[in-house]
Amino acid sequence: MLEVFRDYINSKTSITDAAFEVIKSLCIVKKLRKKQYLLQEGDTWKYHAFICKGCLRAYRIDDKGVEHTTKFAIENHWTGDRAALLSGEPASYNIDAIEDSVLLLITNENFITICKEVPAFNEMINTILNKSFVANENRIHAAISYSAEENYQNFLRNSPDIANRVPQHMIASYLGISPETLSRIRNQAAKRQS
Amino acid sequence: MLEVFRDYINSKTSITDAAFEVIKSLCIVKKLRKKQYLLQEGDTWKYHAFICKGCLRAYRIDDKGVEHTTKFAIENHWTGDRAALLSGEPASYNIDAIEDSVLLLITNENFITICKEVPAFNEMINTILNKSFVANENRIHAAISYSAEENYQNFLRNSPDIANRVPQHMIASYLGISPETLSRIRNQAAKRQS
DNA sequence: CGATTCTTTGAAAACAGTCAATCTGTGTGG
DNA sequence: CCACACAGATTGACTGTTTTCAAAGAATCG
Repeated sequence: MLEVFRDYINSKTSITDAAFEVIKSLCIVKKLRKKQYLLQEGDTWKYHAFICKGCLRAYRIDDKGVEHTTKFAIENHWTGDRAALLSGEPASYNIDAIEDSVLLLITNENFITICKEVPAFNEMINTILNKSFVANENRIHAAISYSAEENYQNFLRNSPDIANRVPQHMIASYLGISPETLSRIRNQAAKRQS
Repeated sequence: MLEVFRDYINSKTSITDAAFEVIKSLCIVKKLRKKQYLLQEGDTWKYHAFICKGCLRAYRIDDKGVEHTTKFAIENHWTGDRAALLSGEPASYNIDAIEDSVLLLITNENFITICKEVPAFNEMINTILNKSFVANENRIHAAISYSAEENYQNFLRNSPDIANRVPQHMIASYLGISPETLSRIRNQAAKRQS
């Protein structure tokens, strides 16, 4: 599975074989079966996790026991609990596998080492962080500005790769609406279509 | 106003006087009167903006002409349109002053220069970026998980310094609800109190 | 003071949530 | 391989919340 990571890096920047060997030596391969946890609320979390294969979701559970999905992640994306990683505090997110998945884990320490030793990697990570930052700003804007239906349509348009492999009630949770409401939105949209 | 920036930096890290002189020489002081724009949708945006004094808001305008506030910023915070800065594309945000304000602008080029020449500054900025990232994740979580009232109470609790100096209809816009709804929420909360 | 902007209030309509029942598809164990 | 169990999706009836529009009251600023 390491070649997926290599391809990913190559698509963003260029590093030497030697540099990749260093990176490779610090990667932990982690396989997850569907429904297995990568991280549970309360655990400590020390990794950067790159997804070679599969699909995961991150969510939090409120007082009433309801799950709120904050993030989906598929091949060639990163996941984890950044707040917990930076602060050292127990995680507030749960992350589990929606499909059988293969990840690469890199401890934060090793990650920092790589960034120091491989400037191109560091740059790449910086660019990713900035882009994710902007993506989050857009998501905030969407959440406060658009109707449930608009948000759903935008999600379908912008993330068809995710929308197609994730159960509907998780999409509802990601959009901040109830599964019933999402079902009705779809129903009405289909009616209008015909 | 540069001493505000110096104090800010000192509170986060430590840099030499010489380093600060370099930084200082690259800062543009910008004063804004209340209601004046720092940035309008469609403009190009090339700066990192640090607020020495005052209060600004960033917002976008939808098809119906409604403003959606995505961010407030006061003394010792940064503002700008990161997406436009990184991509070079025209800005999609408007940023204007809610109070008479004084900012320091640093062009992205100069900013990068500073980061290279003053490692402590670079580290500081990195930490800020990471913390803002986490703050944005929390805001996303709040938006999809909590009721309008809960979000309002949390906003009051977490940002009293902002809540006290910003008109109510902008808070409503920041929370993604109508001004009337916010007024009613406040009203009901007050009733419960007595 | 007058003008503008901001907030509040009311009533109706649109929207979303809840609860419970039914329907559908999938997969697993017998 | 079938039947059954289970998770997920849909539907209906009802309740509660939020928006919209319009109008009236405060507050603020020049």
